[in-house]
Amino acid sequence: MNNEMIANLLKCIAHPVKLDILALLDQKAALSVSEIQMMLGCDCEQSMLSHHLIKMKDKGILSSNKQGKNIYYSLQLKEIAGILPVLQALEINS
Amino acid sequence: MNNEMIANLLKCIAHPVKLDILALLDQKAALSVSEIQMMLGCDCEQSMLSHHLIKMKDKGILSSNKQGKNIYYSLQLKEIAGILPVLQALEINS
DNA sequence: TTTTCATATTAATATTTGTTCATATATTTG
DNA sequence: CAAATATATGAACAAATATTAATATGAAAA
Repeated sequence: MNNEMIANLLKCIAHPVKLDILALLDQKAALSVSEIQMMLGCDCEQSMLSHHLIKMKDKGILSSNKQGKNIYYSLQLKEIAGILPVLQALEINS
Repeated sequence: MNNEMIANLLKCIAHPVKLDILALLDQKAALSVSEIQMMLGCDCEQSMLSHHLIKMKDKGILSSNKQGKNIYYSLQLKEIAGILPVLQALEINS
């Protein structure tokens, strides 16, 4: 991955709800949209959530799998979760 | 750092030139604007580069130090460079 | 003390992104 | 089949961001 590709990935996940979703899917293997919505504490509309998920799927970060009424999303690009602990540990002192 | 702060940081660095700058400053302790510009291979205008640097400084990612005509920038939030190798190692297979 | 050099600032504009809302589709249930 | 459920889609708009160009500042050199 060159810096242009990395920049596109980072743009895609640089959103608080999307980061929440990544953290959830890093723990759980697969979750349906409504499960994710409940876990997010309902601070995200259905349609908004769907947009977020689809964008991340388009970039290859997530994958999805339909099962009856539900669609289960998983973390496809698993290694990307590796940046989360690094970022969480940062301290800004300015 | 919570996900909202992380999202802001990521938004700030999610740009190919800014990622280049971070990689340079992760190697070199301090570089002047014109040194950075040369190292970038001149694919970045002076004013554009200045904008990039100042935005990253505003977020606490970089710091600057004036010396005569030059301004030397350094990586202030050093730990953020930790995400670069993780990202570079990613492979998209979609 | 004018000119040059390094960098910042500002304003204008184009582009992208985030969000909302309304509606569509597909699946299951009664 | 009609209703309910789960999710996607698309349009519209506001807001944020990127980019460019022109000009300003401040330090050093001539």
